[in-house]
Amino acid sequence: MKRNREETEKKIKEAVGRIVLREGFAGLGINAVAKEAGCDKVLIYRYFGSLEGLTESYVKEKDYFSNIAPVFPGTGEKLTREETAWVAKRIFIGQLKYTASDAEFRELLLWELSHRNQITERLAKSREEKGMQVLNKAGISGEFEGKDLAAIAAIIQGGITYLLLRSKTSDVFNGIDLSSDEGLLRIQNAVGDLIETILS
Amino acid sequence: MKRNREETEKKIKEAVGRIVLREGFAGLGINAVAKEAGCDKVLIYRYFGSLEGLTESYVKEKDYFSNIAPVFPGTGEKLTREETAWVAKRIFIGQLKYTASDAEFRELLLWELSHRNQITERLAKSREEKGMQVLNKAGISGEFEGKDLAAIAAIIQGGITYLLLRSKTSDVFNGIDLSSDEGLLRIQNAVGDLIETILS
DNA sequence: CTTGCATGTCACCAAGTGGTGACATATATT
DNA sequence: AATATATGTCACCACTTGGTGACATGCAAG
Repeated sequence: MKRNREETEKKIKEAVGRIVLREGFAGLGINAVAKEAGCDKVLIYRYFGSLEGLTESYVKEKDYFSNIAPVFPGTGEKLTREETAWVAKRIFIGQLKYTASDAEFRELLLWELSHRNQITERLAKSREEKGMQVLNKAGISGEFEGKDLAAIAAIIQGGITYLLLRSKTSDVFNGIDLSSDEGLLRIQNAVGDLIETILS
Repeated sequence: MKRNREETEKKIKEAVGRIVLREGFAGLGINAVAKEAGCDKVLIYRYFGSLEGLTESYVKEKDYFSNIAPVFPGTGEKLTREETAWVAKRIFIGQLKYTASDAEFRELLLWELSHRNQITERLAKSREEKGMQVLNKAGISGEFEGKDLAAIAAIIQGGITYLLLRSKTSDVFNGIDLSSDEGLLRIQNAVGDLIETILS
């Protein structure tokens, strides 16, 4: 065999991606990864220390944190209601579209939902910080006409996430076909309507 | 040992409950259940056929379906907007409270979200039917002022479910402390406000 | 060329997994 | 009391798991 550490590390990380996509994070195991990568498992220990180290390396490389924060004109000034509504739509619908497009990311979210460890805690914390930052900047915080905007945003964001995760194991929810573009469009429009209605 | 099949079956099913509560459905295994129940694993095969059979028996006994459908005055007549809003609040908040109160049920939801098999599919189908029934009866279907009520309900229900599942592995979401009664109350109020705002 | 190290291969370990066959015995029926 | 069967115990199987030590060898520095 050729001897090339970099290449081998790459092969291993790609193997992780394939396994996550196929079986989720629950399918990750030393033996499984080694087999999938076509290398000896001892190399995983040597190069990544442990399975946890490998997982961390894989997650880091994907860099989901930056992906999740949508870009929008941050002038720092206080936004009007219309602007906030506009920005909020972009944020939530952007989140929906991105989550719908990236199956590996969905698996990561599912992992976060079911396992608590150093990695998932760090991820949750990081995403929480980024998310709060974005929402605050967009004016989605505090109260608006007596309504708890943060809590409402939490429900909408959670709803989006749940429905997209759910689409993997269940095709229809509440009569909505989550496996079709048409269904996702209904969700998307409903998100828009919710925001519009709340902020007016 | 005393010889009593009924009692043994009960012991086994209780063991399943304890394991689910402690490690989730992922922790279920023939050996684990036998150990927890303090009996030989061969009895599980004899009495339940397989682990799947045992799981099914356990899930059936819990009868989550009936729990999830809140009771409300079903006169069959078409409801006014005010009545629909009132009923919708009761449905969603009831779902929230029940889900928050039953950790085993939350584990079941998590299992449904991450594994697709005969049992989870049956569960999903059953709950879908019951859910649609309830929502239709409550008038949460079709359009209202151009808004897709089913899609909006899906987001709210999904949001409730997600946040409650999330509370297991993450304490705070969007600045809301999901592990405290105060946080749940914020969610609860936000659900009420959402419904009120949409249906008016 | 030779030495040294990084890279890769292999064999092995203890422990756990799902699963089965052989056996003992309590309990109820005749 | 003799018998039959349901109930429970035990030993074992092949396989997978995470993990380690011993060894071979390519490659680069001296």
